[in-house]
Amino acid sequence: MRYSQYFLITTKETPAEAETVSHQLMLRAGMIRKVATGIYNYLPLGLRSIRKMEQIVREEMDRSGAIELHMPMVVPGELWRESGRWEKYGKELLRFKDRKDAEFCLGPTHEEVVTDIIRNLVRSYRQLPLNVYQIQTKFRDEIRPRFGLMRGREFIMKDAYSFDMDDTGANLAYQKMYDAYCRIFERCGLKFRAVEADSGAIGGSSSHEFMVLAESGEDAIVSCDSCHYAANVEKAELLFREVGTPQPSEELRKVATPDQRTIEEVAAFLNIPPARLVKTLVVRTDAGEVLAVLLRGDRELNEIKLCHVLNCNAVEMAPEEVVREVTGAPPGFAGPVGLKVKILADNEVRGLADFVTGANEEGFHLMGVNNGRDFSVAQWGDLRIASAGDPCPRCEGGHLEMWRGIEVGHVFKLGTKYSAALKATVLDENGESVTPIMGCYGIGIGRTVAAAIEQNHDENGIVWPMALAPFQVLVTAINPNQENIRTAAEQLYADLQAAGIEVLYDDRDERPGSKFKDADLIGIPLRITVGDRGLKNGEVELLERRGGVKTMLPVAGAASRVAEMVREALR
RNA sequence: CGGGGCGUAGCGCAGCCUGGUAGCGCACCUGCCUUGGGAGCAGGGGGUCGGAGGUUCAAAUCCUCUCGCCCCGACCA
Repeated sequence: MRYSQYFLITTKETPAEAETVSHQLMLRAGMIRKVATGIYNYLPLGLRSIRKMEQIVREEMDRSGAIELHMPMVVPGELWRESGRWEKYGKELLRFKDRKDAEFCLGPTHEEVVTDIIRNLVRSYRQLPLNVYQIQTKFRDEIRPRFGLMRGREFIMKDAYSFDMDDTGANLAYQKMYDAYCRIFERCGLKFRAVEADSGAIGGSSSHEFMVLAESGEDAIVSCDSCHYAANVEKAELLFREVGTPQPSEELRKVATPDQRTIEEVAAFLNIPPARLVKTLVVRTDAGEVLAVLLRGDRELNEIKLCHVLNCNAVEMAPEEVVREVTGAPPGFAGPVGLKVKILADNEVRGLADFVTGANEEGFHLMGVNNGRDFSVAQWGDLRIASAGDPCPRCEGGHLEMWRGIEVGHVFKLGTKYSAALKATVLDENGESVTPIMGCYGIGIGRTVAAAIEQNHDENGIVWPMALAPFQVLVTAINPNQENIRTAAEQLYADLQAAGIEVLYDDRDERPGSKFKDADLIGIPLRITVGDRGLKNGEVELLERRGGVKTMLPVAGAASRVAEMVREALR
């Protein structure tokens, strides 16, 4: 591609709308342009990287035995009613009506549609196992889209769905996808980890998330420093180690703590560490039940774990009037002693004695509080968020480290949630109806490309891994108006193309400085500079974007040498 | 949804407080010049100042409403 003929507009200044590096660089490099919140144009350069990603995914999915198809983006509401998700999915599901007033939605995921296909077309166990996938534009009306392609409302996703006759088959399908995902992200040149995850709104029994490690990641993950355990913090289990019931040594007493509401304030006021406090959170479930949760003062509630314990879909912090009603005090002074509602407590609280809690009275806290003597807990459980240094739940002696990551892929075992809801059945070898067991597997295409930039950039721009680079080689003619330079550059361009290399040829009548700045910004892995300096010795200069290594190559063998380097990088 | 901020040329911004014929840098166009890290000179085009209403002789500027965008929060008692 000749740069002068291409549609590539870069900017020197960083657009004000962008916060994260990948977003800024994708805008500046002319890869994307915003149309509306969370909705983007893919400009030619950006589309090339997107297509690269899609192709890698396609190849690895095909290799794993999955079969590509394509489902509609516009989905009848009726199918979503059948699964029950029309009511459950919430505002992320963009709904609308057609001219006949029939309900539709933009598909945020396609379990319903794919299950509909299977129940209509698959009759016999002989047709299974089956794993079908598509690469498609999805729409989720996110609460807060941000970071460019990282969290858009409209985005490109690869979604795959497996159908098996039994658990053994389903587990095998899951493992195949897990392996395929590892190959995909390895081919992209990304540093990533597969972590245990909560299966969330999609449902199902177990799942792994594929996390690209990056400081700017929206997710926190933990991993063990001595074994292979890794999990999303939402999921990370914590061991309960029986420490025996601690003996109270203090009397219960009330202390004035005027205007001291937060853990930090109370701890500072009483001059004790936050870990000596027990916080009492008044929560309300989506079913309307109000209860209290106790946690050590320096810990945080894991709402997902709490939901699992309570068997509900969501919990929220109770609004102030509810807190007042339940505790008799404004927020900031809640405590378990004398509380009217059911009390749940994190396992860790079992080992505490003589702690501090709110007094359920404005301006007062209690000291010397003890479980059993002063109040009783209805239910114990693992309710808190893991933190760095917690013991590993899987091995002896290991401790958890914390990372930040970007979720680029997710694999789920779904069980029969959708196949049962949509009454998909096939006949087994005995002629019995069996509900197939499903799995679903997603990869965020645009998000992976953005994550690759988060992980591969420097102060001058993007440093593409070869596999995702929009072009593999950039040929820069220092001065295309100069006969010998143009001739040599054109020849190199032709030779590289003939060798099957994706090459961008900067033939613009611009000053070298601008061309070099653009080159760094768009981050093509290999840059060949053709100018007088080298040509007088019959050479051109090769610059590797990553590492900045410069090598002089003889003009004659340059194309084949560079072509070989590209192939080497893709191996 | 709550809080904060911003909408002025394609991009980045000033002007607004204190109303008086809309500016700067980059980009773009023409010409000259220049060609190894975003050159220089000269000339030029481009804006219903997000939208609607109001106040005023006069509104980018003041008032009201509205739309859009960005950030934070929606997890702590």
